[in-house]
Amino acid sequence: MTHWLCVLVQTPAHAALGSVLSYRSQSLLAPGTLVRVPLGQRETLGVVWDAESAHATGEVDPGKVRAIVGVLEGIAPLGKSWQQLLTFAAQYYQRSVGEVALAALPPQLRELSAQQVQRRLQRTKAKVAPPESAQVLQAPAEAVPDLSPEQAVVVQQIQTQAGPFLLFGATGSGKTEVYLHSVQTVLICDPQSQALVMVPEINLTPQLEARFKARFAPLYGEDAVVSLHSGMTNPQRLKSWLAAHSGHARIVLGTRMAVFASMPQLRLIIVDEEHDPSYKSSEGARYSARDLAVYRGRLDGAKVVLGSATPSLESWHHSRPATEGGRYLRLHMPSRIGVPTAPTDEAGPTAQQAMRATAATPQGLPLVRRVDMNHQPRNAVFSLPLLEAIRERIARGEQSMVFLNRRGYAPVLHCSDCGWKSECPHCSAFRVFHKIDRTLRCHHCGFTERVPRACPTCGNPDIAPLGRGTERLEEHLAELLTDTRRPNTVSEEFPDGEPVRVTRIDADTTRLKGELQSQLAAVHAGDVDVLVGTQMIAKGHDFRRITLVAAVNPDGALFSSDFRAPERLFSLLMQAAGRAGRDAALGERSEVWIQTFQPAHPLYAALKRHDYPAFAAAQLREREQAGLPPFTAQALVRAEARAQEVAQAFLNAASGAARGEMGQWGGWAPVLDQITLYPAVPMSIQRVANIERAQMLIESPSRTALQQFLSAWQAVLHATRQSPDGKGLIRWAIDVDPLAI
DNA sequence: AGCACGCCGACT
DNA sequence: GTCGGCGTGCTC
Repeated sequence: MTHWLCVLVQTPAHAALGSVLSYRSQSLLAPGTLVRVPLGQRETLGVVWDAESAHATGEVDPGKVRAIVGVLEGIAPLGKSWQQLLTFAAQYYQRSVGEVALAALPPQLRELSAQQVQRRLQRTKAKVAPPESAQVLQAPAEAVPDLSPEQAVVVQQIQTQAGPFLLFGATGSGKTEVYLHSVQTVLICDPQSQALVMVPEINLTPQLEARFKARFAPLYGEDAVVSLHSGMTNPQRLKSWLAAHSGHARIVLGTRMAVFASMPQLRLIIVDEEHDPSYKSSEGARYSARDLAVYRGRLDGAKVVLGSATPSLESWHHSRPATEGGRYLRLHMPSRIGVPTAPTDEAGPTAQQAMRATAATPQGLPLVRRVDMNHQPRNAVFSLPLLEAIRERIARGEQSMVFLNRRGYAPVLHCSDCGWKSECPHCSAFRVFHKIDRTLRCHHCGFTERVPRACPTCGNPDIAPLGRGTERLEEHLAELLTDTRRPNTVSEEFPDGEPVRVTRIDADTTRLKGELQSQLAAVHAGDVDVLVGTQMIAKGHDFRRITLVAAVNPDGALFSSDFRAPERLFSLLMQAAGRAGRDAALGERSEVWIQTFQPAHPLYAALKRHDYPAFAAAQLREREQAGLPPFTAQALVRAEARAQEVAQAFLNAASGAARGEMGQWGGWAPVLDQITLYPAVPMSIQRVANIERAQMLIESPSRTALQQFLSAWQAVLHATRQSPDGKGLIRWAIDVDPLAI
């Protein structure tokens, strides 16, 4: 007998075609079943979503409905909760379910025919079967360290309470050990259960994987821990995905995409460095993997732990006491591991003490020093005291880390005669001077040219770099340290001691795969005295011998128009501070140096005290007064066209229709009353690759009202696109809960 | 998004 | 004479 099915396929959000299509099938297939379906001239992957629904029987011309090609045998249908997660994500982030669901599946599943998938499954099954017997419970290879009293309290809280949890733990307080213990507890309780552990960046997965494998491979087999991130090859990703979907993999480690991994027995989700902006996707469906993790936890009945030393203000706000409306349980670990805790009358901290959010005297945390650049020679890049401090480290055989948030040699080239600047011809941005290959590169569209010998407009040969990036900083620092010598290394070549070794790590020096790992290894091995780099070096990596961290010029974020800039700066500096003196023995004399023209700024004052709660409280007060998130809900519509006016006209027309047309719809007045539509404005970088970009902010005190409005407004946007106001528009997209405005 | 069809410039 | 540029239009 013939059945009618609703099947999800991948169609872009703005295509006229919906993403739920009707097909015929000889057998009745369960929702979640993966199928191959014909679509126009091609064959594509589909997910059965529903059987015999209104869509399958109504409105569509029955003559057009085609039969499915086949079922992907051997792959169990995707579970109910996975379907719910994707339905929610699509609805919340204003995309079609098909787009979100198909994008959440491994790419190779989309490309491979039913037979090819079949063969792939046979092969992995053959490989997986033998080690089954080898799955003997051995003693863990890695000795499981004893938990500190703080860690023990937190682990116990996670075990006994429902969550979601916000684990607020200082860098070096041993959050990873808490994760390992919590995962272990979950895996032991139920032989089927699975855990998902997310990190913000691909760079951080290798060390995490090593740590989890060392702990769990001896217990559950080598295949029990799999990774899922975009740095993997497609076959690897398919393999990991299948392992998670089949339940064979007990632990999945990954980046934001892993939040969509099919894990039928998911019982625990950990989001490490939950404040990190990388959890928010910035293309396609702009989802927040952190927020979806919390939602998913509720769907699957899995516990959720968000961890950070500097939580996002959203999460911090959610973790206020339940009596004030908080929804997360805040767990606090203020002390560094291996640092003797302050003497207490009690044997150890009580639950109340561990959960207390007020900052205690920082135990073993580095000293933060502010250098007032107003009292330094004008245009000095390195203040004299900072340079002296770096020299001291070198003399002691310790390492220093200097970071600057800007790649390249100089952010712009400038002709002092005619005022020419190295603008990108395709973008409204300057091209960055990279001295190493003598190029001008646009960091937005990638347009690269050789540096001109003379000013392209007036011929003046004297064009000069303006400002500085990591490349120039490295060069400058090497010059300043030419006369400094490393101690105890008198060699024949250098009778007075070896020269100082300055190295740079940023996106330019780590372009090639494996390059970052080898450069980090060189730092660990002690082959580097001073490390210069971008944010990349501030994140996650354990540098044991670094005892000085310096931010050369962090002031920019204090006066940024982006209201989240201070939050990002604080977390970056705290993380950077966390790099210093991770080795407890060196912790005492570790220092963080901040060169600033605003030494009295409250942000730096809070940083000096390592006092995130005070900083967060001040920021939240400001946000509340200004009516900003998390006290209001925001969404952004972005439009692209060849001309700025076209993009803006489209947005303003859709906005006008919301006020006019939608106002006539019955019952919509109360929703519209809660919505503020701002006028369309050019985006901060107005033109990229010759495409003009505009955006419009939408605000509401109510998340629900915003959701309702956006869902209904989609139709208006589609209609506007078809109308004369949409002529010339290239594309538009909605970004719910945008990170930058 | 793919992938067709469709109508105009330089090449084996 | 064909190969191929990317401009519209459709896909259950």
